[in-house]
Amino acid sequence: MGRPREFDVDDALETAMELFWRKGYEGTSLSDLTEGMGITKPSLYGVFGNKEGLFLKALERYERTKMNFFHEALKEPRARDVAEKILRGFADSQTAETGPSGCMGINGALACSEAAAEIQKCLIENRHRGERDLAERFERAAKEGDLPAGQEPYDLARYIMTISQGTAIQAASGADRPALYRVIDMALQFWPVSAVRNG
Amino acid sequence: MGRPREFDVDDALETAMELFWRKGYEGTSLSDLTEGMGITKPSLYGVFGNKEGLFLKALERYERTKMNFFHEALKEPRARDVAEKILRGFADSQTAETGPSGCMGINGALACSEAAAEIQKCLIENRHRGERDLAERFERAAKEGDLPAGQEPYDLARYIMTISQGTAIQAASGADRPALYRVIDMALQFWPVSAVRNG
DNA sequence: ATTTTTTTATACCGATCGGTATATAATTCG
DNA sequence: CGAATTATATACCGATCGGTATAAAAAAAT
Repeated sequence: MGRPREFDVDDALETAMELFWRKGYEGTSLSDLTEGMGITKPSLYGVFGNKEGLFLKALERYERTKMNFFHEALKEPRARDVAEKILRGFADSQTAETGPSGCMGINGALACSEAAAEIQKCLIENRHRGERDLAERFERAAKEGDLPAGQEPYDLARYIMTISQGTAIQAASGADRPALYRVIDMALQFWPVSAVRNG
Repeated sequence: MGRPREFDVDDALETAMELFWRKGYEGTSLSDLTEGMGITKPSLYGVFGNKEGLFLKALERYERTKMNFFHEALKEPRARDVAEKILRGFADSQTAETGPSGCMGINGALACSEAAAEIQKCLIENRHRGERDLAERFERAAKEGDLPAGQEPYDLARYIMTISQGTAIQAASGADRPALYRVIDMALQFWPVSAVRNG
C-alpha cells in the first residue's frame, strides 16, 4: 500500500552500476547518480540506504550479470579450458560495446581517499575470493594430473588473474577485444592444449 | 631576492608524489597535500601552480626516479632480457617497502569524474608511450632475428605491458614481490632463454 | 470520505572541495 | 636606513560534497 514507486529499481540499479563502473565510487557524485537514474535523492536513500549501500548493491548486480562466466568457467572439465574461458570472459566483459570499458571491481576504488577505504577493502576481498576459487579449482586439476608439469595451483591462479587484471587496464586505456585476445593467446602459449589426456 | 623559501621543493614534491601514488589524483585533497608537505596553500600554489600542475610535476618525478629502469631495460642487447628487466623492474617498484604499492600511472586516475579527465588522458597517453617504445625496441629485435618465431613486436609489447599492469593491481591488492616474480616466471615460460643466438 | 502509509519534490544542512585576497614577515638592493 | 621583492600565515571565497527535514502527492485500508 501507499504511494506506488514511480521508477524501476532494477533499471535504476543498472544505471548506477554503469556509472560506478565508468567513474569509480568516489568519481561518481550523488548528482551523477540521481540525474542518471532519473530519481531524487530521497528516493535513492529510501531504496538503497546511502551511497555505499548503492555501490554494494550495484557491485552485487555486476557480479551476478557480468561475472557469471567466471563460475561457469570453473565447471569446465579441463583446467586449460577453465583458464581460457576466464581470460576470454574477462576480455569480453571489459570490451563490450555497450557498457563502460574495463572492470568495475578495479575501476571502483583502486586508489582513493580514506572515506572510501571500506569500499576499497571490499573490492580487494572480491579479487582475492575469485583468485582463491580459481586456485581451488586448479588444486583439483593438480590431483587429476590436469596441470602442466611443475605448475603450482595458487601460482597459476594468480597468473591468470594477473593477466585479466592487466587486460582490464588495457581496456580502460582503449585496447579493443582482438588486441586483448592476442594477449591471451600469448599468455596461454606455455600451456599445451592437451597436456595429459585427450578430450 | 625577497624572503627565502622555508621548505625544500624536492622534498615537498616527493611527498606529493607518494600521496598521489597511494590515493590517486582525486582521492588526494589539498589538505592532504599541504599537511603532508608541511606547507600552506599559498606556498603550494606559488611553486606548483595548482593541483593539476603539482600532479604533473609529481608524475614527472615518478617517471624520472621510479621508472628509470624502463629505458635502461630497452638498452639490453637481447629482447628477452629487455622483457624480463621491464617485468621485474615494474614488480620491484610496485612492491618497494618504502613507498606506496602499485603504480602511480594507474592509481593516479584509472576511473574518475569529468573534473579529472585531463589527468586521466595524460596517464593513458603515458601508458601508450611506454608500450610504443617497447614495441619499437621489439621491432628492432625482429629485424635482428631476436624474437621467438611467429611473435609480432606490437603484440609482444602489449603482452609485456599487460602483465606489468596486472602486477600493479596485484601489488595494490597486497601481493608481495616473490608472488609477482613467480607470475613473471610463468609469463616468460614461452620465451626461450636463447632463441636465436647465444650471449 | 477519512485515515494511514509510502513516495515524491523542494529546500536545506554542515563539511569539505579547489583556489585566492590580504596582510605580515623576511630577505636583498640601493 | 628605507624600498622593493618574495614567501608566509590567516582568513575567506563560491561550489559541491553526501545526506536529511519537511511537507505535499498518491495510493490502499477502513
